[in-house]
Amino acid sequence: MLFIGDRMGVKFKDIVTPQKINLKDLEGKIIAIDAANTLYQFLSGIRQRDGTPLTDSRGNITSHLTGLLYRTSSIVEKGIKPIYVFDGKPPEFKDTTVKERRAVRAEAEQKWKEALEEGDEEKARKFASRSSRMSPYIIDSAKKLMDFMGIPYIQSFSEGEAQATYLVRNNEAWAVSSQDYDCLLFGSEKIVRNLTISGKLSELEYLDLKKTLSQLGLKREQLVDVALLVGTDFNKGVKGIGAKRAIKIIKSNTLEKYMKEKDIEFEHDLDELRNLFLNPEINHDYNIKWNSVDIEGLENFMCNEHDFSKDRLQGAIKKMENLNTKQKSLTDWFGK
DNA sequence: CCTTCTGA
DNA sequence: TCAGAAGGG
Repeated sequence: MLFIGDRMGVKFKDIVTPQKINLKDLEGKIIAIDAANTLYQFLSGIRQRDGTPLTDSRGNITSHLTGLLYRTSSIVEKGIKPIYVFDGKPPEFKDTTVKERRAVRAEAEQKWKEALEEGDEEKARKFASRSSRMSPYIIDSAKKLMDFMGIPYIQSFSEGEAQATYLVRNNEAWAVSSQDYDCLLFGSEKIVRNLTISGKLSELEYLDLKKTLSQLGLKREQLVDVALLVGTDFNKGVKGIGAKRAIKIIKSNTLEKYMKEKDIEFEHDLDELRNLFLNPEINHDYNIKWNSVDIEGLENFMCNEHDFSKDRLQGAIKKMENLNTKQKSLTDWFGK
């Protein structure tokens, strides 16, 4: 089973200098969205005050559907064309991290229950959010929703961010949207963070790979080595070394030499680790097409199966129609 | 998280 | 009219 909380991404916050942008700057642009990242945000964030996620009357979690429906329709209304990119299988050797984080989740679940018994809602919500987990149901229902909404999605072979990056490098998307900085390692020229509608707390950010590399004075291959020292989803990194120290090391030495000098060993072969970022497995069998909303199917899925309100759904559908008509008139004008 | 309601 | 609270499923 795949758990999305298992990816936290490389800790590059201290060394990147993102640029504040507006939603308007993304108008007309195709954005490849890291689905796992997005789903995790919704699962952990869309909860009641005691931490309980939203569910339908049969007990299925619906937090992710709520988030996906409203955010997707809103960004479409703003003229942004989303493509969701889902994770494939994590590499075998990611297993240790998976096990560790499973333990963290179990503990969070326990503390959530305790907080509920104590009547501490704030604490309950905090630990509930930390206990969020992915399941085949979450992924499948998210994909179903995208089908009904007419939004394209791609199934990756490996990391979603690697596949999303491929779309950018292949000029099929303008940028990757993810909260993680890993797409820098995969080589996405453009990265968008905090792609939300009511993003007041965390403002929309733009990160340019070329600019970032030249600011840091590194090549991408070196940035990957920096990441391996700091720690990634695939290796622990070296204790006591953060991004800034790692950059100094990589600028004055090769990673091989440094590791030999300091007698450092990674859990896995160095080149194998590097290749996860520099040569990820890409799925080439996909097609990207925005379809009109299947209103009947969407209503049945969301309202009948998952208890969403018809009125609210209509609102979301209307936002989607907005772009469809704009798109149509454009193709009508130029396309013939 | 996003939308809707609320009351100054 | 609008910021902040409440509700959503």
